[in-house]
Amino acid sequence: MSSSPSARRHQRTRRDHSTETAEDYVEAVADIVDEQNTCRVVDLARRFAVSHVTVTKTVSRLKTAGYLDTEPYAPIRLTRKGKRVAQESRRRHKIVYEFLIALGISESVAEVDAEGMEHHVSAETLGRFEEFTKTGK
Amino acid sequence: MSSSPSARRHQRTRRDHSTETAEDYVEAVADIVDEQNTCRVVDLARRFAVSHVTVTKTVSRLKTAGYLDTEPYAPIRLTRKGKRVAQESRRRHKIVYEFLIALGISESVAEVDAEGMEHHVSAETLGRFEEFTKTGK
DNA sequence: TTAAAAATGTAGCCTTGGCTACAATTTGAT
DNA sequence: ATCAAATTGTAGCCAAGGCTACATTTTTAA
Repeated sequence: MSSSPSARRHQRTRRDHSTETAEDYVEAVADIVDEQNTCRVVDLARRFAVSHVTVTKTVSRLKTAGYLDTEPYAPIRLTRKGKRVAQESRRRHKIVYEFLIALGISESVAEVDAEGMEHHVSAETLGRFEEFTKTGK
Repeated sequence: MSSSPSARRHQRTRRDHSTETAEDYVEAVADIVDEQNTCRVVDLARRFAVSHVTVTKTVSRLKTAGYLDTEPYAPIRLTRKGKRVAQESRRRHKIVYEFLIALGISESVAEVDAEGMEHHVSAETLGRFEEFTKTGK
């Protein structure tokens, strides 16, 4: 089943979307643990501005998928896999953010745009972003 | 109900997602009409590599939302609103694509990345991308 | 220590965006 | 003109990611 280039592009975009939530969550858990030592459902609900129910459901899915560990009424911890993904995710986020800053984008806008862009930037582009940030060209 | 900066970021990301489909569809319809004069359900199904059923459902939603016009077994047309959004969407796509090319990214990768990024780039960043493409710095 | 507040869990609902299977319509070729 | 192929529609299923309402458990303060 060969598909057209445009079809393949869209397949990639859909694949990206399916991993976005996992990446956003493990990144947030890592951040929150750094900030305040433990991460709870409420913390994620605040961070993402969604209800605690949405967080609970997502967390349980990500637990099944092997990114997180939880027991009832206990804090959320990252598994090895979760830590690995969080690290990689933060790395990408940082590269995109710093690239935008190097380009001259304001900090607040760079934060928002990096959030949206980080899941859609290929390795090639990411490498180029890094180089630009370092060398200014 | 004030929310934290990070919550606001994520709210924006969710808002982006909800308009992505509309933008992708109207852009595709515009492209296909340009290429072959009429756009049908099958054409979109091929383009997005999804079943015709998925397309039919989405088209009907976008009709309700005022982007498209359709009658049973007839081609899909853009409304005024649809044309406006398509034009704006293509403009953003082009700016992002050409920026990536100007950065030195390969054409095939630039195509994929532009597809993913175009919905997540603010006006400020878009303007900066344009400038960079034009002036090379 | 015990009652209120905070956090978490559960049930059940909605929309979006996927799908298969099957029915109906339109188009094209003989 | 008719039959096959292509296209479109419809029914019904699924998962993800939202929600409210209510139940349960933990934490905190009086």
